[in-house]
Amino acid sequence: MITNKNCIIRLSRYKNALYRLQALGFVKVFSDNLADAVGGTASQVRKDFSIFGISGNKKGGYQIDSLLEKMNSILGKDQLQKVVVVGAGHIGSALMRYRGFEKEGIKIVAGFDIDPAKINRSNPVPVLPLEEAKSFIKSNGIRIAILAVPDIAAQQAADLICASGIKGILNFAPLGLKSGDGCIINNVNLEIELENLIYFVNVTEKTK
Amino acid sequence: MITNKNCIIRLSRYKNALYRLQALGFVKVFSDNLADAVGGTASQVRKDFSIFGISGNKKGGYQIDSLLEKMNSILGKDQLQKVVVVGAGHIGSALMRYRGFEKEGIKIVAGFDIDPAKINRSNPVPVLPLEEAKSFIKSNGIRIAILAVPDIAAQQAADLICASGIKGILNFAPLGLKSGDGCIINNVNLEIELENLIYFVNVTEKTK
DNA sequence: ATCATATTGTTCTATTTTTCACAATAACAT
DNA sequence: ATGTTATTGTGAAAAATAGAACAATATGAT
Ligand SMILES: NC(=O)c1ccc[n+]([C@@H]2O[C@H](COP(=O)([O-])OP(=O)(O)OC[C@H]3O[C@@H](n4cnc5c(N)ncnc54)[C@H](O)[C@@H]3O)[C@@H](O)[C@H]2O)c1
Ligand SMILES: NC(=O)c1ccc[n+]([C@@H]2O[C@H](COP(=O)([O-])OP(=O)(O)OC[C@H]3O[C@@H](n4cnc5c(N)ncnc54)[C@H](O)[C@@H]3O)[C@@H](O)[C@H]2O)c1
Repeated sequence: MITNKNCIIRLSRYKNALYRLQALGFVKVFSDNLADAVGGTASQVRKDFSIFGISGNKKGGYQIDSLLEKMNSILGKDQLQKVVVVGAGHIGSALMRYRGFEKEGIKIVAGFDIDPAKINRSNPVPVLPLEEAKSFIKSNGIRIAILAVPDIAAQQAADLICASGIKGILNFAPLGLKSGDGCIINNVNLEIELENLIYFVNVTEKTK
Repeated sequence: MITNKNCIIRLSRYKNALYRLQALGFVKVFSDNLADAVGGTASQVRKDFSIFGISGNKKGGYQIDSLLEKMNSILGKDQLQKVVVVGAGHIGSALMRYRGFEKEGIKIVAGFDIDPAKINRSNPVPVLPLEEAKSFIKSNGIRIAILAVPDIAAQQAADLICASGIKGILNFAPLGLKSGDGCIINNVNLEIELENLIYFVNVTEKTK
């Protein structure tokens, strides 16, 4: 099993680059083309492919469509991924309105909120009361949730959805959540992203 | 110079954990407390501290306030960081309304957009026409920008703000931007974050 | 048919990052 | 004062990741 997160991220990048190349009319690609496209080395491209059991043709490179097929299968994109959003506030509703996930085979199917004013069953992505989350998640077999509730409510909300069958949470609250029974939590911490950027801007400024 | 991004991210996490511990009334902390708080190892905490030249007291642990002082200085938090948002759409305006950055010493001072309908000079965070971006950035000495324009406009907008003096960009458009003259670009790619989460949920599901 | 060439796939090497281990030592107890 | 203990700080070991090198080989040229 591959546990290297960066490796999976690179796989997503390769896939996106391949779609762009395909759209430009390319049919095959070489490891160094792909390396250029994602800003890596040809060695690493081939190494990654080897890890995933993806093979090409000596001297002939890789067929883009077959590459994409394999990558999509590895990334679980051969079936539509249904996702729910918990917390239909600023971030939550920006995500629910965003159309860009669909072209990636990711569909936000519902939002949940405790605030009655946020409920709207006739939205393109309906926003439902939090009490309905458990049954909705269970009956639709949802495994992935985006958590966008205020910090103070995040742990409780995480516990609820884990108990409802959610297996992976993308958490926007800037704190570390504890996860029970095998639910994976990935954090998007924008404060930390900005701090990080500021740090590197400062140090490159100083050393110059 | 420390170039290890994860190390800086951990530093942010330590800092956040320390604020929480401080709020709970703690005055000093040991490496293993901090490790627990951020989900790491005591060894790594001490190693990180050693890398940054942070020292504590044998048997006495670390004074929280002095730790915070040093970390804030390393992370450039001893002065208010002014940030602009380019693209006042869904994501951009969610960020501009978010109050959470301020307690981190990060202040979004303006947004910029090409759509006249988005312009609003009397907002708490004013949204100004893109044409004013260059002079605003220059005259206010802004170094950090958040880029939240549609994918197709992202490279052009990045070029513009780099040329205006921006040194670091937090980019939300799901594509790799080229950066000229020493401008650092960090990407927040939510599609990839979700794909990654889905991958790990799938593999843990399978191996179970 | 043979040769030269380009490109993969993998092994070997280097680098980076994390973890381990323990000497040094400050605080506390007796 | 002396001894005991807890905890740091760091150098060495291990693990993980990335990169370089090159043998294997398919392709196309002659
Ligand atoms: N908005 C941003 O730009 C931004 C940036 C970084 C981090 N965040 C983080 O993202 C999270 C959401 O931020 P936001 O700005 O969207 O907040 P928000 O206040 O706009 O929205 C939160 C929503 O969650 C709902 N809610 C509260 N408790 C709930 C619960 N237990 N279950 C379901 N819904 C619940 C609220 O009714 C509200 O609609 C916060 O943790 C915040 O720190 C936001
Ligand atoms: N909304 C989301 O949840 C989400 C999720 C993932 C990624 N993204 C990415 O974030 C970016 C913004 O998404 P969004 O949903 O906020 O889009 P949006 O269409 O709501 O907003 C984009 C804004 O940028 C403005 N704009 C266009 N060209 C500009 C230019 N050259 N300079 C300044 N402003 C300009 C538009 O007028 C608009 O107000 C996109 O790249 C998108 O792919 C968004």
